[in-house]
Amino acid sequence: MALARRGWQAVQDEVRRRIHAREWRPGDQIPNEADLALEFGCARATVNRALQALADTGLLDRRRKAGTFVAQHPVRRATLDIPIIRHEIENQGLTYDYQLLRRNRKRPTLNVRKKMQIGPDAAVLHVTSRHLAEGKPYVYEDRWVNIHSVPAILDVDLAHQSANEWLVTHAPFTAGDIAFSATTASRQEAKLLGIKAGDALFVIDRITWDNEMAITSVRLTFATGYRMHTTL
Amino acid sequence: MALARRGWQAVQDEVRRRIHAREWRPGDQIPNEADLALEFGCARATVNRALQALADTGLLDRRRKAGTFVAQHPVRRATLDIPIIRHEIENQGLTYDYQLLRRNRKRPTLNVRKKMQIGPDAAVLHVTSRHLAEGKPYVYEDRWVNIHSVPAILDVDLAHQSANEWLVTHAPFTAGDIAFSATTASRQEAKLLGIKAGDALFVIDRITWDNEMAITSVRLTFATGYRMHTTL
DNA sequence: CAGTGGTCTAGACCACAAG
DNA sequence: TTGTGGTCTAGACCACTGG
Repeated sequence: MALARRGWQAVQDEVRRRIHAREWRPGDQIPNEADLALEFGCARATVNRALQALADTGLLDRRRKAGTFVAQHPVRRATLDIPIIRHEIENQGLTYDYQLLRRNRKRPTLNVRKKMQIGPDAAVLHVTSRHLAEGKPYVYEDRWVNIHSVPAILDVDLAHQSANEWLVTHAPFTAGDIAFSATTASRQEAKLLGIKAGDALFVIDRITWDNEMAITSVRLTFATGYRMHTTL
Repeated sequence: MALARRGWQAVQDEVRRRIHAREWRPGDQIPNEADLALEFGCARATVNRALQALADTGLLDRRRKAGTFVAQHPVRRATLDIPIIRHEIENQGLTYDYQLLRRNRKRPTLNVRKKMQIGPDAAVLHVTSRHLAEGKPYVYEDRWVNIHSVPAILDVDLAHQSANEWLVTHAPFTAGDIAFSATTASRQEAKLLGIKAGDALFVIDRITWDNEMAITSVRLTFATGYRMHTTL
């Protein structure tokens, strides 16, 4: 049997093959690392690397003392790259434009306070903008920035640099929540995105955190037809 | 300095801290593994493990010979678990029901042939069904199965077991494409999902492959209000 | 060419949890 | 208690690629 790859990836391929061929079925316990290392003629660390990679993708389930099992319901775990919108547009070979619509220091709404877990008197910046591809509205952005966590945002010229791009390089986050949903365009949204009211919109809500402090909460509303794609 | 965690995770934490504190800025090259190992008083393999984990999340950019750099635009890379619908519903404490609507061997449409890369005479099974939560329509499923890649599907009682659950345990895939989008409900979809025509729908299109052969292509249409959530 | 990350090894000890 | 995975080590060689 000629192995396509070398090292731990060869072990990974062989384990995958056995699962795929149903030699090891969902729920089955597979041999322990030491035995596999012996069988494959490599160090246990090499087997460990391979099995850990497979566990990361959800194909295996590993528990100390209990052993390693083929996952009962191989969870489809996808890694999703959330691109910078400018890059996403430019990578399609389209021209990118950015328009700042509004920039206001204001009191957070109740909803925003709840999501960002801040008080009614917290200093926040509300920024709305549009990103355009080939001159056509691509996404509408509605963002709240916690000034307390990134005071320098006040000195940024948001007319010429999107808040996202500045934040990404100046306010690294430690955690984030992201949600995807669908909605229909209100009259206002339709106008902003150059579509008809009632058209379907793809929405991304994202909040990023610096430890326990919210940095920013943003809603991205994509024009009709947007598809987010990835592989498994 | 007391480290919160031990081993490679402590190294990871410290590197993250330096990036976060802007001691190392986006685009900067950081010391090589050997130097960091010396500084942290651990083996190079330990540093390697930590930096590799950070590179996996997109925070670092590593190139042989060139070195390790803080990513210019820390790509937000999210891992997304695509659950079995039954589990997703039951995990919310709701009762789950499944209804097979139609099950036909038929010729694939042009669109399906293109997506699955099969010929006009390929044997395919077309299955439509509904998943219900607490008796209410939750998602409408429109699926095509390539009989050539999983002939045993013909013997499965799809009235009592969803095609997805059977496939997941009997037809492991080697690759998959998945896309998310938004649309508005047609009259038919509205009827099937118990909502009004024109309401917003969240759509997942998924194709899974066994090497170069398509196993199944499915469109999941979620009732209004569905949110897909994850963390960064 | 040579510096860097990528990986392997053999052995060791640790942490966890099942029995 | 004890088997299992989780991790660390020190050293070695390899693979890639920038200079």
